[in-house]
Amino acid sequence: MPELPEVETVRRGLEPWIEGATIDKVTLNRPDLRFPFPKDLQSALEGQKIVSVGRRAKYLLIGLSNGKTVLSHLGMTGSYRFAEHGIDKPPRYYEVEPTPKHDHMVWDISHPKHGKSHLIYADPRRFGFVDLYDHVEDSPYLKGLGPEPLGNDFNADEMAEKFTGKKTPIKAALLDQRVVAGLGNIYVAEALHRAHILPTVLAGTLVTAKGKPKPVLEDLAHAVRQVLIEAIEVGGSTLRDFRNAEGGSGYFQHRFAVYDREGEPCPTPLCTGTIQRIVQSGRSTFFCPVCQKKA
DNA sequence: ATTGGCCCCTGTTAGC
DNA sequence: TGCTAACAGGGGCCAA
Repeated sequence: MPELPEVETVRRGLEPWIEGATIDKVTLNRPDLRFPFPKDLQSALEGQKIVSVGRRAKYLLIGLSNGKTVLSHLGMTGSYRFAEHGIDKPPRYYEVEPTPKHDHMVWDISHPKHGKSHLIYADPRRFGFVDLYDHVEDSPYLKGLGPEPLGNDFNADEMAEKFTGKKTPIKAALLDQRVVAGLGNIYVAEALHRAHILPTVLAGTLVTAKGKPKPVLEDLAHAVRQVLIEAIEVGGSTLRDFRNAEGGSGYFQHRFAVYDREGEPCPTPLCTGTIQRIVQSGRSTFFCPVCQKKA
C-alpha cells in the first residue's frame, strides 16, 4: 500500500522519536512476515543505538551504531506505532491491546530525551518484511532500483532511455521500480492524469525516433514529482488501514483526481469526462478517457 | 530479455 | 441480516 509519500511520512514520524534511542530488546511474535526474520536480528539489534532513519523508494532504512542497517518494507498493510506508555508525547494509534493479533515485531527502546517506549510493527496481510545488512547498498532489494523521483537523476531524458522500444503500457512501466522507484498504483494513476496521458499507451510511443523524450514525457516527469511533493506535504494518503507513524491519517486521498473515483466527473477544468476504471496487469487503473489522450 | 499472470495473506465491502 | 465473492496500496517468481 504505502507508496513513497506514505513511507516518507512514516520515516518523518519515526525519526524524532527513535533516532538516538537504544534498542534494549527485540521481540518477534512469529518467525516470519513475507520472509523469515533474519536469524541474527535480535542479537544484531539489541544494545545498539539508532543513528539514522532513512528511506529509499518504499524501503525504510534504519541505521545502527554497529554499522548495520535494518531494511523494512511495509508491504500493503504494514505500520509502525508506539505503545502508549513510556514516550512523553505518545502518538496514539488504535487502542493498544496487550497482544494485538497483528503485532509481529516489537522493539523496546530507550531514548535520552523521550524515555522508554515500545516501537511496534503490525502487518495484517504480512506482505511486508524486515532484513538486515552490513552494507545495505548491496541489498538485492535496492540493487536494480531506478532513481528517486524527487532526486536529480529522475527526468524525461532518463525515462526516454528506459522507454525506448518498450511495448508495455505506460501504466505498467511506471509501476516498474527499475524505471523510477517509489510509485505505486495510486500515484501512477494521479500522475498520468495530470500529464493527460492515457494509461494504455505503450511506453515506447512517448519517445521520438531519435530516442529523445516527446514533450509529454517532460509533463509526466513534472507531474510525478509534483504529485509526490503534494502528497508528502499533507502526510500521504489514508485508505482503510493506513495511519502515519504518529497515529494520524493522511489527507491526500481527498485530493485524488481519479484514483477510486470511477463514475465521478473528471476534475480537469472544462473537461466533460467521467472517470473510468479498467484492469491492467490484474490491477485497477483509473483515468479520464476525455482529457487523457496524449502520446 | 521482456512481459503477463499468479500468488503470498487477511480484512473489508459490494452484491445477492 | 447473512453469506460469498471480489478486491485491496506490493512485488517475487515462473512460464511463455
